[in-house]
Amino acid sequence: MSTERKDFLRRIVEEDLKSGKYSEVVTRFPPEPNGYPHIGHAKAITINFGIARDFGGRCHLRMDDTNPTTEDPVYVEAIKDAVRWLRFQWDGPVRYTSDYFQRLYEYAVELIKMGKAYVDSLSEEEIREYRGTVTTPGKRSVYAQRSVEENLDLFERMRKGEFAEGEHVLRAKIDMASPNMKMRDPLLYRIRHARHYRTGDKWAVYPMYDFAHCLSDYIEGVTHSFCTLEFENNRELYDWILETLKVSPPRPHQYEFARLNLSYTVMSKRKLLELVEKGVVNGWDDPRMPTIAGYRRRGYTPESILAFCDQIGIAKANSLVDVAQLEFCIRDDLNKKVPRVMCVLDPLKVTIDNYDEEESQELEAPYYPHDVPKEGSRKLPFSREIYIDRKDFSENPPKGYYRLTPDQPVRLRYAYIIRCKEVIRDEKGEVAEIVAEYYPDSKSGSDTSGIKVKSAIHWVEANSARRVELRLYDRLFKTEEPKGIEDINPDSLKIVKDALIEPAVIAEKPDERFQFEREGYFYADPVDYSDDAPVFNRIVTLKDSWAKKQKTTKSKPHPKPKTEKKPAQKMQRPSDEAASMGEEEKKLFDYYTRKLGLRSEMASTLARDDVLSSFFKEVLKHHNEPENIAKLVINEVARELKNSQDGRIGFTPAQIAELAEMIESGLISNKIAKQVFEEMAKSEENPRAIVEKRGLVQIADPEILLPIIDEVIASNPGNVKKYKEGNERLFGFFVGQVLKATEGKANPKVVNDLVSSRLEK
RNA sequence: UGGGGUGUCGCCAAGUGGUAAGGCAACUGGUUUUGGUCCAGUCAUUCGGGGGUUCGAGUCCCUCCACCCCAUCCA
Repeated sequence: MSTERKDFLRRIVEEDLKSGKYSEVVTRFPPEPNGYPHIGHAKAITINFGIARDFGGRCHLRMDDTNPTTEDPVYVEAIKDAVRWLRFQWDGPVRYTSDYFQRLYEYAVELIKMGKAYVDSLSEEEIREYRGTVTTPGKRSVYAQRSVEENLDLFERMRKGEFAEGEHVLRAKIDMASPNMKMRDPLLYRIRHARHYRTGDKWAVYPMYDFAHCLSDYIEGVTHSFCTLEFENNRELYDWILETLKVSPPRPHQYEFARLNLSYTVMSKRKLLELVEKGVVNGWDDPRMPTIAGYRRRGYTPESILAFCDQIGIAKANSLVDVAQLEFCIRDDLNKKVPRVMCVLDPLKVTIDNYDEEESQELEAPYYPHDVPKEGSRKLPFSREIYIDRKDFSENPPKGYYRLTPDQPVRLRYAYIIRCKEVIRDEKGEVAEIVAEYYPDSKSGSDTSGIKVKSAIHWVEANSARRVELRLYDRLFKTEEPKGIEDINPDSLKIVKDALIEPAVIAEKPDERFQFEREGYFYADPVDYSDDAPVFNRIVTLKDSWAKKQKTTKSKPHPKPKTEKKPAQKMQRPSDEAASMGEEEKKLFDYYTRKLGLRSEMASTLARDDVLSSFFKEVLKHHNEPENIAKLVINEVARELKNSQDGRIGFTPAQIAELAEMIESGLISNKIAKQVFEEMAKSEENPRAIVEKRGLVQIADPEILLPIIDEVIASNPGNVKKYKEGNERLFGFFVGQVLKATEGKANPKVVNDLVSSRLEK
C-alpha cells in the first residue's frame, strides 16, 4: 500500500507496522455459524481479508461457535462458500473457537486463582436485578465472597455437568458500579447441557463471547481485531481480560467500524429468518434475499460485490447505503463482460406481408457491441413472422416516442427497417397483431434505403424462437428503511412464463449471464434451468432514461419547491451560560469580568473549569496580562489537558507566561506558538529554549519575504488567474504557500499585506 | 438519565490550521442500429447549531442539539 488515501483501519495498521508494534498483520473473520452470511458479512470479509492482503499479512477464518444451541454445520459450509466465492483464501485451516475450549477453560481457572473470577449462584432474574441500570449502580452478589478453593471446586463440577443449567455461572470480578454496563462483573461461562455440533457432549460449560473472543484472537496471534460499532462497549472488557491474565505481548487490539445498512433491505438475522420461515421468499438463496447465496443465485458476480464494498468505504458513522450503488456495480461489471442477445418479454406478432412465406434467411449478429472488446457472433433467423415487444408499438404515441407507430418506421435490430401497415384487433379491441412491410434494401450493414429511423428494437423470429420462463425480480421491500414484513413489496417477483428468446442462447450457450438487449441483465437459474424448460433470473434492469422521462413528465405538475434554508436556531447568549452557573462559579465569573476585564465568553469558560481556572491564576502571577493569558489557557492549555489521559500536562504556568511574552513582543507568531506548545507538552522544555533551538523566530522583513512571495505567485499562474477572476478564497492558498516555504516562520500579517499588494498588480 | 460513539451534497465518503477530493443518484449536451455503454459538462460560498481563538477554522477551544450503542446465562 502506498500513498493513496486509506480508510482509518488501514491507517491504524500502517502505523502499527511502521512503529514496530507488530511485525506482521493478522486479522480474522469470525462469524458465528448460526445463519447464512449476507452482504453485511461481505463487507466484513472484504475488510479483514482485504487489509491482510494489502499489508502482506494473514487472515484467519474462525467460526465463533460458543453457543451450542444456535449453531449448525450447514452454516459453516455456507460461510466457507461465501468467502471462497468472494475469491478470498483464509490462512491455514478453518479455525473454531470450540477448538480452544480447553485452553479457555484453563484461562478461566487462572482468573479464579487470581481472585478475579467467581462462581455466582444467583438466579437469572437476580443477576439482572443486581446489575442495576444505566443510571444506577449495581450491587455485587453475596457469592462473590466465595473462596478460591470453593470457586475452583464449583467450576470444575460445573464443567463435569454436575449442575443444572442456570444453577451457577462464572463471573469476572470487576466493578458492579462501572458506568460501562459490560464491566459489571460480566458472565464468563454458563452451563449448557446441549450437544455442540463439534465437541458433542464433552462440555457442560461454554464460554461467553467476551471471554472467548479476545483470548481466541490472542491464541491465534491476531493483531487487529475488527468488529462492528455495537461492540465498542465491549472493548474495555476485551482489554481487561488480556491485561488481567497478563498474557505476553504482542496482544491483539479491537477496532470498530460501522456495519452496512442497505436501503430497501433488511439485514438482521432475525428478520431474514422470518422471511424464510413465513415463506415470504423461497429460502435463503432466494434471489431477492440480501444473502450472499441470494445474490449469487440472482446472478450477481463476486467482482460486483467486491467493487461495491470498495466503493462504500469504511467509517464509523451509522449509514444507510443506497441500493442503487450496488445496482450500479453489477451493471458496470456485466456491461464489460456478457453477450447481448434478444428476448421478447411480452410478444406481439408482426407479419411482414411483403416477405415471401416460403422464404427465410439468417442474419449475422455480433454478441458484443462495438465498445466491448470481445469477439463472437451468432446467426439470427428471419422470416415473414416475427415477434416484437408490446411496449415497442404505440398507436397513440406520447411525445418523444421513438419506437414503432402507424406513422413511424423502426429498425429491427441487426435486420431490416419495417413500417406498420395495419393493426389487427381481437374481439376485445386490443391490438393482437401487426401487419407490416419491410424495406429489402435496408438490411443492417448494407442499408441503401436512405430511411432514417429513431430507434432499433429487439425482436425474435416466430418459428425458431424458444419459449422461456423469466423471473423478474425487484426490490423486496417498498420502503427505504423497511421495518419488517409489513413493508414487503408485493411486486418483488413477476414471473413471465412465455417470453420468447432467440434460439442461439439455448443452443449455443455462449455464457450463463446475458444482456437481453434493451431489457436488462439475466442469469440462467443454476437450480431450475434446463434446456427443455429454460429459466432466467433478471439480475438488474438496464438504466432506462425513457421510462424515467415518462414518469417525471406524468407525475410532475409542480416543480419541486426549493427547500428554504432553515432559519438560525435560538441564539445562545453567553449570559445564558452564566445563568446555569453555581454560586462559586458565579463569583469567579464576576471577578473575571469586573476586575480583570475579561469578556464574558472567556470568563464563563474559565469559571466553570477548576483546573483551567487555577492554572490561569497561576500564570497571572508570572505575567499579568489577563486577556492574553486567558486566550492561551482556554484554547491551548485546555487542548493539552484534554489530550493527556492522566490529566498531567508537560508545562508549568511560568512557561505559559513566558510564551505569552514572546507572542506579545512579536518574537513569535501565534502559529509558531502552537508548535511550541506541542513541543512543550512533549519535551517539557522551556519555550524560549525551544524557539532558539529550532530557530522559530518570526520573519517580518519584507526583504526576505518578498522574493518568496514572488516565487509562489510565479509558480501558480493558474491560481493567480482564478484569484483575479474573483475567487477570493484563493488568497489563503497564497498565504499558506508562503508560510509553508518559511516553515511557518513568516509573520502572517505581513505576508497578508505583501501578498495582497503583489496580487493587485 | 450514566457511559461509549457519530454528525461534511439526496445517498456513501475524503479531508489532521492554508483552493471543500472521489463514487452513486440527479440534470444538461454529444456519440450510438441497445432511450444501454461511452464522452463532455452541471451539481456544498460551506461542513448539525451558536459563540470563541487565529492573518486564515470542516479541522483548535467552549457550548448546545440530533441520532446510534450498552441493563441476553446471544454474538
